[in-house]
Amino acid sequence: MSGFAGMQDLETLAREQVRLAALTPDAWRPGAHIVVGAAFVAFARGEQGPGRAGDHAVIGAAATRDTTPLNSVVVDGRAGARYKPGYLAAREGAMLETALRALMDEPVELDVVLVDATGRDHPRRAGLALHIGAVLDLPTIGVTHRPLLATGPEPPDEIGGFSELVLDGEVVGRWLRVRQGVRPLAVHAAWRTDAAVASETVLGLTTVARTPEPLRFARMAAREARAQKAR
DNA sequence: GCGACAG
DNA sequence: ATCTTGTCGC
Repeated sequence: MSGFAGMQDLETLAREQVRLAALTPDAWRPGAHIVVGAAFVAFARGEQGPGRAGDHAVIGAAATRDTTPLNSVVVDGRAGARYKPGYLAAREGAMLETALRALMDEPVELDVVLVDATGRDHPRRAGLALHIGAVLDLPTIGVTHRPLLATGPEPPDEIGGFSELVLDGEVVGRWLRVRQGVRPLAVHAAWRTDAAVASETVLGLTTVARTPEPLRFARMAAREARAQKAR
């Protein structure tokens, strides 16, 4: 049974988010080398806006040892709901869980998982990145183009330059510059991670692109499979 | 009441 | 999320 069973209902999800936000799991500390998992949901091309429940998607999940690719899987999925800010888990939660569990069936033990979503930067302090970590019982880090509710100043324009993303007085993430002259990433504290650990980990996983390698591989796998499917 | 608002 | 051409740079 899915950890996101029933979460397509917004009221049910909101209650679960409040419950998760109050939990205090042990902090995760990355070792010298880490095995990283990541997943990306690619919806069918052509559709724009919030979409609707049942939308078809291809989900790619990839694992890396530090920055080196280990393996990847692809699964098909259906959106649990239309997109609504604060309720991304209703739309993508179950799909991400399915893909990441498929990845975990492989003989690799994940240390941490990256997802395109916020964590504590959320109306109920439990965005999808935090939620998926609780469900999978794995530390998680969120990576997005912009914050959901948190705000912070422009980070210094140098590799590693960062500023704090603050929500209601709480540091929930960081604006992180992974490449000079390129707009920063919003990195989110999520399940068992704080802003500093999340930020430093993401910086260490970024090499040739703005997007950290595990997420880049997951996205590539998803889009490639989507293209195949369209033939 | 109106707009903002992860993907 | 997805839609989009050319263009600057290595």
